[in-house]
Amino acid sequence: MKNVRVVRSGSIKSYQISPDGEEVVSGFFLPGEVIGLDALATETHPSFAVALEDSQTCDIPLPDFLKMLRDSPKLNEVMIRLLSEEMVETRELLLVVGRLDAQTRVALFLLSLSRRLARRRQNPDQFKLSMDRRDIANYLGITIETVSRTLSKFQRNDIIEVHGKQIRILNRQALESIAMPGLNASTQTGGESSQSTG
Amino acid sequence: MKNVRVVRSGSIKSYQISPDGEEVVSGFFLPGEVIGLDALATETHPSFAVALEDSQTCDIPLPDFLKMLRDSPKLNEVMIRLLSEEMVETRELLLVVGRLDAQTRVALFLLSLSRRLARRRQNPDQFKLSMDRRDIANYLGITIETVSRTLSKFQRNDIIEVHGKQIRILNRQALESIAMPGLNASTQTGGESSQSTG
DNA sequence: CGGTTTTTTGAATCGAATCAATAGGCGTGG
DNA sequence: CCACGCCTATTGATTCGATTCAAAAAACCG
Repeated sequence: MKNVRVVRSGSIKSYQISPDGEEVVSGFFLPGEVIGLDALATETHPSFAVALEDSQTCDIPLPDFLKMLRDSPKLNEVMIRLLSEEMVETRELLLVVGRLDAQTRVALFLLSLSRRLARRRQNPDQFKLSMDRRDIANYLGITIETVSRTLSKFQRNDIIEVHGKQIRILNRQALESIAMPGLNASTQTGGESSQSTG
Repeated sequence: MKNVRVVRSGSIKSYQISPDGEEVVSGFFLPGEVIGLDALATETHPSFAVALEDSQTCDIPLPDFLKMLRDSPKLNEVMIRLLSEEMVETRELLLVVGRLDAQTRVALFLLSLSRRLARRRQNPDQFKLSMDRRDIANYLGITIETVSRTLSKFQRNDIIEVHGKQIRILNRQALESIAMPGLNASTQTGGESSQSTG
C-alpha cells in the first residue's frame, strides 16, 4: 500500500502489527486528514489502514507523489510544513501518553475527536464514535474495561452522556480540566470526580 | 532559541515545560544528531535544550536555514526525508511508550543509547550515561525509584553492570528479549531467581 | 427470536507510585 | 587527609490505579 491518502469522507483507522503479532492502533483519521506522510522516508507504509465506516479516500501513488514533490518547490514547502506539524503533534502525544493516567487519556481522546469535528464544522458536542472500545483502548494503551469504566465514570459525573457509540459532551470545561496533566483539579465536577491534584 | 542545531560532540538534553510548569524530557541527542527539526512548523522551538556535558554544537539560525531550504531543492528533499524518518521513529516510540512496563522501557532506553553509540563507532557495550536518573525517569515516564530498581534488577540478573552512571552490557541478548514487547519470554533471563554465576 | 459479539460491571491481583529512610559520591573547608 | 554537608542513588514498606479474570447486560444480525 504505497500511497499517500487523503480522507474525503468516513473515517479510517491506521495500525501496525507489533513484533508479537498484535494489532496496534496508531491513529484515527477524519475527512481532510492525510495518511501516509511517513511513507516518504521508507517509501513503504509502516502501517495499514482500514475504513471504520463507509469512507471515500483519494489515493496518490507514492511514485507520482514523489515526482510531484520534485517538480513543485511549492508543494515541497507545504509538505515540510505538514510533516513538521505532524511531528510536533506526535511529539506532544508522546509526552502525554506515557505518563498520563487512564481518565486523562480518555478525556484527551474525546477532546481530540471533538476538536477535529469542529474543524470541519460538525457538532463538537455530540458525535458518534466510529471505532469500537477495543480500538480506543488499543490506541490509548489501556484495556477495554478501563475505557468502559472511565466513560461510565464521566457519565456518572455528568461530564458526558454515553449511549454505546453515541457521545454527548455535557461539561466541556470539566473534561478539559481532566485532560490537563496535573493542572487545576476541580472545576464544578462535584460527585466522585476526584482528579488527583498532583 | 530559533535554531536548527547539529550536535558535534558531547550530549544534549531537550525538554519542554508542561502546562503545570514541570520539565518534561523529550529526548537526548548524541553527536551527529539534529535538534529542532520541528521548529520548521512553528518557526519557534517548542522545546529547550541543555548540554549534559561539555558539548559542541553547530547552530544554524532558522531564517538562514529556511532560506537555504528555498534555494536548494536538494536540501529540501533531504529535509523531507529526515523529518519523515524522525516521524517514523517517534511514532514507533509512541506505540511503545504508552503500553510497555518499566523494565521494557529501561531495556529499550539502554539499547537505544548503545545502538546510537555503535553508529558512531564507540563501544556499544560499555558507556557512561551523561544524564542522571531523574532525567532518565522523566524521559521514560516512570519514577527515579523505578529506574533505579530496574537497573539493580538487571544487574542482579547479570544482564548489565552498573556503577553509578557507568554501564556495561553483559548480556545483550537478554536485554533485547526484555525489550521485545511480549515476545519470547525466556532467553536465560527467567524470573528474578534464575541461576547465576554468583 | 436465538446466537454472537460488544460493552459494562465486579472482585482479586499485580505493577508502579509514593512515602520514608539509608547509603554512596563529591566538593568544601577544617 | 578527613569531616561535614549536600545531592544523587538505592532500597524498603505501603498505597493506589490499572489489569486480569469472570460474569452479566446490552447491542447486533441473520
